[in-house]
Amino acid sequence: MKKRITLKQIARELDVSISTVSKALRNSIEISEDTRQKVQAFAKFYNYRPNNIALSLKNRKTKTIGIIIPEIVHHFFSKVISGIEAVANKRGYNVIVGLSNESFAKEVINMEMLANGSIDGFILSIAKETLQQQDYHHFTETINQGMPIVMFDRVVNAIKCDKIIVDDVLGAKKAVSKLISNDCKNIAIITTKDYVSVGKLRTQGYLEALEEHKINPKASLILKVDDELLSEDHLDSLEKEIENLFRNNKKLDGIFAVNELYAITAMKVARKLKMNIPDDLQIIGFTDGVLSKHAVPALTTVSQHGQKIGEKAAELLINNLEREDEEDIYETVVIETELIERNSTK
Amino acid sequence: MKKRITLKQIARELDVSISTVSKALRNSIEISEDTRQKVQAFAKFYNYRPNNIALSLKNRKTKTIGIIIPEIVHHFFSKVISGIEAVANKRGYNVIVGLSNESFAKEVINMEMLANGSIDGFILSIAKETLQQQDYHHFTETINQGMPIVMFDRVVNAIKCDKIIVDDVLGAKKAVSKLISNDCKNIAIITTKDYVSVGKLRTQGYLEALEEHKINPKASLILKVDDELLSEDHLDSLEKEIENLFRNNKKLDGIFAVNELYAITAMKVARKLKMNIPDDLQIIGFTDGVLSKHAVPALTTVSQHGQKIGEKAAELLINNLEREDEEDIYETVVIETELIERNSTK
DNA sequence: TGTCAACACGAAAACGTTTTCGTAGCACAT
DNA sequence: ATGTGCTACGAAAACGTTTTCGTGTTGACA
Repeated sequence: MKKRITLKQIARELDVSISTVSKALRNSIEISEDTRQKVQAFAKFYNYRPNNIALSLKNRKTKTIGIIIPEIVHHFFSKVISGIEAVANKRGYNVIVGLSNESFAKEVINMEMLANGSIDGFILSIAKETLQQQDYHHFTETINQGMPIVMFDRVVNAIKCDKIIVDDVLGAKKAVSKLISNDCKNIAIITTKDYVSVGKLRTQGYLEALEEHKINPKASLILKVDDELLSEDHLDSLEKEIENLFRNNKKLDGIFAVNELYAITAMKVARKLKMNIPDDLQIIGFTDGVLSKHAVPALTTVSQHGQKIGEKAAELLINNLEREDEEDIYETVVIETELIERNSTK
Repeated sequence: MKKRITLKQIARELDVSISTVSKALRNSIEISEDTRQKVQAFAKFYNYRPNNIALSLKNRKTKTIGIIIPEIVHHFFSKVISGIEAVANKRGYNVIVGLSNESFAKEVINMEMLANGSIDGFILSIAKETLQQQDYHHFTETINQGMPIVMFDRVVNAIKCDKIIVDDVLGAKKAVSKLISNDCKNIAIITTKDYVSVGKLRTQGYLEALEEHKINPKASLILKVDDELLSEDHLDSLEKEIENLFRNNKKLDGIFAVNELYAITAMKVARKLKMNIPDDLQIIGFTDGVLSKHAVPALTTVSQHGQKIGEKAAELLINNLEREDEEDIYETVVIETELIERNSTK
């Protein structure tokens, strides 16, 4: 077991000073051709690599990005990470991930753990509990300490930072408009409680689409599901709530669901009630995950382009980190959604 | 924007030495009650937090675990990460992830990038290309430098390190035995080429189950899919290959697929050929992802418990890191699989 | 008064780099 | 002999900690 070699050791072996070694390795013209060759050969032989931690301490830069997301076992979030990683890697950065599990406390702890020098900046999507409590002090404090943040998907406008969002309103509007032009007369929305920003925005898009087509929204067609039901463990109660929606609206012929799970569960209920998709009922979901693609029938859905969101977030953050002038100009980038038509609509 | 405060600044403000501040904050009895109070109050007021990088340099420990996996947009791998993160966090570690994208070169680069002081140890699953080329020098070198590695799922026995594996053979055997006892007479396996260790092992389990029940394996019932077809982009050709399998074996009545995608695609083909599941054809998959749970009919599958694999891997690695004696005793832990019976079998 | 602990603190090294600045040695011109 | 200007290198500081060791001051005690 040969440990990593350091500059000091090379210097001692070659009987020169540490500075000479350092310079020789960086091809400084200060050092004679002779010495340079000698040092480089020696370093190569012993497979010398500068110690990242020492460099980080010296440069006060870690070349590492912190990612804080609510969960990782989730198609959208893993796509985003994948996008971040790709760009980060290309630009010489590593990524370190923390999971909040939708908990405020874990979000705070994770951020504090990383903010003490471990990373140069954050890319994050806010936990539901945080959104609910509206306590954003950990974000403002981090930013105040000069550590940039890029938020994606679940953002809050009050915080001054870069943001990557999806045109949730427009995406939802397009989806619902599609249902309307496909002759749906009674379109329900299955969405989240309002404190989840994206749920609220998609609901807004739903309402706007109805209004544009002079359709009066009906309260009974709007199902705001309690967020606990999103977890895989509460599928049953989610199914019951949706089944109630169906039973209370006999003429239901279109559904817009704000996420994949709601859409798939709606399909399940429809099947149970012997409704034919898309003949009796057309369904559109949000987020283009594996479930939508492989469902039967394949689900028409609003794709969010998670990969692109991640890439853009990483770009924005790194640009910010490497910008010379310390101007605080924050962008909000909107990544366009795309309606992917499959077989759950006509 | 107030930057993070350091020991030196506190020392200057309070007109004491750096060492006094450091000791006071750690409640050393060397420091008088008075000074301690003063320093701690000041530190608290300015929200002092020790700089992680400086600590890492000093202690030569980063309290960070490196994870290298082939891809992250994948139910199994994200489950594993989730398990690692949970344990790591509880024990005061962070996780930093690198993606190999199944490429040998990216695996090597990622490991080199992290091995230079950024992390204390690795948890990884080997890229397919690496398995194919059988070039493992980056693993042995890392281990030789005293940095421990824990491999999971895709492992290679030649490397001396901790390993977490699934009882692939037994899991496959249980699945195929289930099909046999469900009266299947012509059971096919859809698997990978042999260099993917887990594919090979699951194939072995399939063969063992047949043998145990005195059934002669038929070459035409064994489909070894080229790994490129696993990507979501090549669904069509994957479907064609599987369709050929069906057409060449008219009496096919059972399928064991070594992963979720193969199983789902087989279901798709069956549907296309008007075969009824599970009456005409019974299917069992491997890996318990979302697709299996939400497929119609829901897919019977061999669950690998990705979360548990991750947890165990993290435990093993951290135990190793924190062990005093430098004994190199490596464990191979087998995580039991579980056959989750759903509706694709009788 | 002198000695000795106990107390409370500071100086400095160490972790592994990079970089600034100083300078010894030499050649050359004056 | 003096001055000038290179060349090639070394010393030391700095990044932010922790820790070992040394030391000045105090009070108790003989």
